Amino acid sequence: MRDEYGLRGREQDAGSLATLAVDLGGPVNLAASLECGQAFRWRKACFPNRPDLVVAYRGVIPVGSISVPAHPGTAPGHQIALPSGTAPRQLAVCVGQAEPVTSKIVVAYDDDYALHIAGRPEVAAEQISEAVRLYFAADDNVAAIEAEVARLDPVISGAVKEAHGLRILRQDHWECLASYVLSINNNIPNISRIVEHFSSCLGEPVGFGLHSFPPPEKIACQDSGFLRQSKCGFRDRYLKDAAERVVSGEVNLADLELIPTEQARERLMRIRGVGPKVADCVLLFGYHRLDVFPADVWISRAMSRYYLGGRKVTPKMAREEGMRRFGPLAGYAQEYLFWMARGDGSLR
DNA sequence: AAACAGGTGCTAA
DNA sequence: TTAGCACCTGTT
Repeated sequence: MRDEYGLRGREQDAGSLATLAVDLGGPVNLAASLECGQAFRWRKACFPNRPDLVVAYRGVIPVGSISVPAHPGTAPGHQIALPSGTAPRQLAVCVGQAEPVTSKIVVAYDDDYALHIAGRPEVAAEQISEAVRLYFAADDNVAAIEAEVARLDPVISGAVKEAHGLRILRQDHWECLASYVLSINNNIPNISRIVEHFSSCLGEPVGFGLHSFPPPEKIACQDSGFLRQSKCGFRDRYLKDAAERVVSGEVNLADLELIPTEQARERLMRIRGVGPKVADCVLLFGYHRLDVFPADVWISRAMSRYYLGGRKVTPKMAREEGMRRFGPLAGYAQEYLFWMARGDGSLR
């Protein structure tokens, strides 16, 4: 039954599969990281020719498109070296691990598409390895973060244990922005369906039968008919507005890496459909600003229950309290709280 | 069948 | 500043 995952049949036969092991230098739990709701394009899969891997997912990651410079208040960044003239690309990968939590993950990709990005196989392997390390935030000391959050806060230490190895990803800026605009008053299956629809209709093939998420230019030029067919509902004009402002340069997504979080937040919120919650999600999941604390209704309820004595808590209050309590680890703390809130049926 | 889903923009105090 | 309300669409 592997065919349903697209790992056999035409796509796989067409290109040779390359596999590499990537060490993240600390615990990773793929299931927790990819199914906690921060990213919308990962699907459970069977890893090709590796029955020893207990879990695997396929999805699309940016390769060579993100550089991570230093911005005020964060650690010095690093940059991926690219052959000059190489455009940012996306590549489908299958990731797996031999136990639920490990520090090493196995990555498979289609050589043909990888060569299209890098030119030579060794370069491709090196770039993809770096891209995976960046996407899964190998630069986060997750063991230390978990210990510190648990120490700061016994209340959520249980969730820290349960979500052991959860990593906040570093998603593509534009895909992340578009995804969270689509998340407004929506549910995860629906969001995933729409993102998938845009990719398969307007994206380019990137291996495993998957397609890249279309760039803003491709979305900005769609007529209202297409947007209606994609079932965005009332979010269609928000998405269009986002695409247009990014294309026009009014909101320069690359530049947001360089400026302080508050300023980046203000710029993102110029876009119709980007309020505090969406902006914070983009900053956390797209720009890896770990000091932000996206507060939705679930988080607000959880904050009320666990910290504010059951009093009524608005998202604004929850956000301020979360950032105050957890400081530079607010993003991770928010994930653990969300984990608890989901598991706690009594939070309605 | 009515309510709800990881909010936001708009309007009115 | 903030409370109240409508909103596409798919599910339960």
